[in-house]
Amino acid sequence: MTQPTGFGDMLLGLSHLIQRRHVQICAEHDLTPAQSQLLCTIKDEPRRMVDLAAQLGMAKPALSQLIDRIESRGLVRRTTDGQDRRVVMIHATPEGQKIGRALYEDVDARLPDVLAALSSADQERFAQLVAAIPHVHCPRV
Amino acid sequence: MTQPTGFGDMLLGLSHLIQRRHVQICAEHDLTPAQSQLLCTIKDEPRRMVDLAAQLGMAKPALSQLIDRIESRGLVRRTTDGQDRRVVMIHATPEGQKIGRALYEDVDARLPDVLAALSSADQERFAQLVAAIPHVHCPRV
DNA sequence: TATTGTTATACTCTATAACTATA
DNA sequence: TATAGTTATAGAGTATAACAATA
Repeated sequence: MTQPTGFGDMLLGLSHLIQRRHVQICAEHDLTPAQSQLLCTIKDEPRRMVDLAAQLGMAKPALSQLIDRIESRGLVRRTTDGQDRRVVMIHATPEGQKIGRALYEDVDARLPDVLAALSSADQERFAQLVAAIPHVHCPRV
Repeated sequence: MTQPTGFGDMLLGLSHLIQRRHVQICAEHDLTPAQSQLLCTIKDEPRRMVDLAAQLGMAKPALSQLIDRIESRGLVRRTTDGQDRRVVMIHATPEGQKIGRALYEDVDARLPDVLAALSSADQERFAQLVAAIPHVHCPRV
């Protein structure tokens, strides 16, 4: 028991802060968080469905439908350019690419607002601690 | 720019780690995160719909339906014991109370698992930094 | 008229099972 | 037979608008 009582709660609270801020920023770009993560993931290079599903941590049918919705808005395109004709590649359209890149930068710049109350030094300490947690980078955008 | 590039991403990654762990723990108690938060909030004392909605950060209709679902499982009860007959109080049933308390303790004990890779000293530092962020406590469970 | 809560409706997200097409 | 992806179906969560009851 190194943590004070209520630490689990505090972590949940922190997570909600981050999520709410993310929803806000995504909404300004007219996207949901799920759509935003998809778009950010493929903004620079296309991916296969299977790989995307693994990276985003969702089942294939869920991804298929997420792509249906965002494809119908013209931000994403399905192609089958591989030699394996079972494979579907997901590309960002030019507009999707533009939105994805702008959103990515915006999130990176403004999500840390949730830490605004901490001093610069504390924010830096926080960043270093978070960076030391495994899997904070990989599984999503 | 005190943070390294990608810090927004890292915060998102951290949030997802926490969320996934929360989903796991809640699932072991046969609840979704939303149901779990509702139950934890009213586990010790009843609340009015309006106050619950504000505390959980959701609109009244959404809360109404969340309560419909969890009430149909017998974990929650609506009463109108106030002098203001418009007000509906949400209570945990004895079973709901039992589950809510067990879940709360479980979350508090096991959610910090996501930080397992950090040293004890670093976990403590992390906890202190998080505790210094305003609104980490209040808005939810 | 303002407040409390519900109903109606619709959309996103996600899961599982069954399916098609290709390898 | 195994893999990639889709379709079908269902349920949770949430939002807005319209409504009913009470103050």
